[in-house]
Amino acid sequence: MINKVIAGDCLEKMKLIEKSSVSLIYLDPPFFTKKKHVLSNKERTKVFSFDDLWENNKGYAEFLNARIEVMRDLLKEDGSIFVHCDKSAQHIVRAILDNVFGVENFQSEIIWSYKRWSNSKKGLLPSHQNIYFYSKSKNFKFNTVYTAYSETTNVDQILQRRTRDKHNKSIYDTNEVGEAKYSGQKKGVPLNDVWDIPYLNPKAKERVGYPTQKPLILLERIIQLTTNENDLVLDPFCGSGTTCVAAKLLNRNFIGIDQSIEAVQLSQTRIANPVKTESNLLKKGRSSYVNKDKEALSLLSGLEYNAVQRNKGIDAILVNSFRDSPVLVRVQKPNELLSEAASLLAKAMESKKSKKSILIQTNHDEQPNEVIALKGIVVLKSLPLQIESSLGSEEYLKKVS
Amino acid sequence: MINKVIAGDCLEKMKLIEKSSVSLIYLDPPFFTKKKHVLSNKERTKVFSFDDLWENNKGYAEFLNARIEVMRDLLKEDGSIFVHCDKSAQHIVRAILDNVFGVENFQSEIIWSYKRWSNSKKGLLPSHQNIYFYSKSKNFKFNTVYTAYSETTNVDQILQRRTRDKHNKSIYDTNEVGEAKYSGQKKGVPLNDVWDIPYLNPKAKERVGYPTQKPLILLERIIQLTTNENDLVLDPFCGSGTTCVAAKLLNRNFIGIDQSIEAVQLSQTRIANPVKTESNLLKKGRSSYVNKDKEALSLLSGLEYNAVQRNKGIDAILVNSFRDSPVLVRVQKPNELLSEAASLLAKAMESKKSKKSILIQTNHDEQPNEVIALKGIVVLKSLPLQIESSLGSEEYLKKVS
DNA sequence: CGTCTGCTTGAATCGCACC
DNA sequence: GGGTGCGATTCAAGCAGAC
Repeated sequence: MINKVIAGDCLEKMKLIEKSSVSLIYLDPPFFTKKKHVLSNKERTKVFSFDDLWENNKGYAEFLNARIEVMRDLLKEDGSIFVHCDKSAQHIVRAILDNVFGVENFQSEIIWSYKRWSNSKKGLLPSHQNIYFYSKSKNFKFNTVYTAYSETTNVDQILQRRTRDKHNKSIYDTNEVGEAKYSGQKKGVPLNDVWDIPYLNPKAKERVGYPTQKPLILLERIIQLTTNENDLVLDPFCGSGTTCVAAKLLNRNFIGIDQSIEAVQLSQTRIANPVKTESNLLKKGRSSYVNKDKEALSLLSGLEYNAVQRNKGIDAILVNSFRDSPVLVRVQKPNELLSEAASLLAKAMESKKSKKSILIQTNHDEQPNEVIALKGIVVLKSLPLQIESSLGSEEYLKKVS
Repeated sequence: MINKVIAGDCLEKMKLIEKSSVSLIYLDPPFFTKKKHVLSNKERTKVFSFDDLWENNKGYAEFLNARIEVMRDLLKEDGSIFVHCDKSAQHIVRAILDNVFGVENFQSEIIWSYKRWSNSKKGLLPSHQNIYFYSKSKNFKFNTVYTAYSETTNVDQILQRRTRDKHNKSIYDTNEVGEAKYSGQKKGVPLNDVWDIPYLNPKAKERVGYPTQKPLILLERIIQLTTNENDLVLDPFCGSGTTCVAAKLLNRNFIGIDQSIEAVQLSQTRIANPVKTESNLLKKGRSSYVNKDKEALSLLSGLEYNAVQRNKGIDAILVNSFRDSPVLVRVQKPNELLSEAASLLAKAMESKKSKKSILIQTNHDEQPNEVIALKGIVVLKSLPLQIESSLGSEEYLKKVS
């Protein structure tokens, strides 16, 4: 029975599994979403009753409830269940899980959050999915995971305000509690319930073309949290078999079940030859892509622009265009000559067919020359530079710079 | 009735509000969660029925349903409702909202995500809350907000127009010569439904009936998304009045209702003097109140200055002085005439004995006059203004502004 | 008024070209 | 000829327009 993918209805097939033998069940059940959900009472004035909800979703709730009850029996006392949930069925799934496992065994609502392509939807762009985590008992197995200090570390430092003390010395502001902010190297923070995991990318090799395919790393995390090696993992709606692949890679035993023969075959192929995407984004982190310092971009404050990260010549592109060509912006970097900055920008202008671009000068060692202007580059002094010169350099410039 | 905070049960007090007059309702209802949730059927073998759920939560569901039905009537046709939801009551709230507003008017589940200090709890660290967003009709008011592109996005995607070739493959569009076609204005990525808003103030205990204080920026974002100026915002469980404060700061009308007299009084105090009370808030967590000033001050990026929070005339004082007198800085505010800004600054200069000050012009409707210069005020145009004029207003200024 | 098809879109990878 | 910068490609959500 172990380490297999079985075709059939899980209600039947689960009978073949020994009770109290499974450590973790993960499921992403099918959701038969009726697009047309017509309420009998158009006025909606009637007193609310759960019976309506029941009637409207009776078939589905019974379908799921019957199966989840069996799953509960299969779980060990220290076992856990993770239910991946469509947003249209959240309340039904929650109600069933509360019923079968008990409210007291609700552990977490996990938010899988990701960035994705946009569309023209009116309203907010959907970019998360919900996973409910229940345990069979209070004594569930749980391996606390510490997350690496993420981008937030940076953000917090940026958020931290600098101020001056009474001796006019620059110090970091502390809050009323006087908390020292991330001074040393911490081991990390305990994993929280919002997981930022990239969506399975269109170009990912991991992709097998199955509609609801989940990233391996999502399943790996779930498996690592609640099982040890050689424990048994069950996925009763296994689809393309991601759960089984993850279990195999982590030396757990697994059982997968799916109605569709094609899904079972696909799963078997994947298990035989697992492919895991070595995602650059995951390996290096989001911040590794950021090559523009916040300071440079903050000089553009008040402008409507799109920041550009993956380009040497440009820091931003203005939202408004000039004669149907893009207006590029570059901020002169510290220790960079104005002429160097201009030549990088000029190169970018050529390849991007830009007719007019802005170079923001942050250092007054050099004067812009005519060559720069001929290329269509407008040099503007940053406000601090302008302030310095307007105040007259002799008195004002006490600072070294 | 407008711009007031009223004490009492919202079911009663909402009767005083004109029907179809409210543009936005935000509520964080109290959740009377029974910790001891005893199921009649200990074995949990019985066939699942929604009636159990109903019976167990009957009182609460009726309480909330009755009030939400009234709220629906108060909303304009293009109005929206945002319900802040405790994780223990999600399914009840969703069911009620589906019932009253209809599944087809479900717009988003907003995840408010924040970082929290770790605790020793076994399991995942809870670090999000859920907000349900329903509209009254399909034609709800929505002001799309655009955010920055992902760090991994490359320039060409922002700049170039794309098309499909004969094999339906997505390619970059080129002209006859093979040059890339410029795609025109790109605004950025529409705001998504996972909002990372810091919440440094550790949530005290669990909910005990008194609503926890929300960050202003959370409410500001909700209000900006779904209302325009002078629209009416209602918070039927307003607690400490954050919704009302946010509405006031954004020039929206508001009505707040709360059972507790103390809450109403606290709200009134905060509304009467948002600046003062909000600056107390700052110690706990820098709320969005800083927003407005922060925006102005970021124009000074690269300068060493001290921000000035509570002064009508000045936004900052430069660290370096001019002839042993302080250099004051003021940024022209939106809807403020340059002459107004100058006279406020001049007044501040007098009291601070400043010989030289900087006025940053952000609006080009008015030209600085000699009187201003005589007072020792140097007027500098903000970078956006300088860019506009350098690009030549006739072509660049397609935007209205 | 449904149903179908096509278009636009952003993220994140792959792989080419350029030093 | 090895590293890398950045241009090219892929995919699916969701609307618009066709029929």
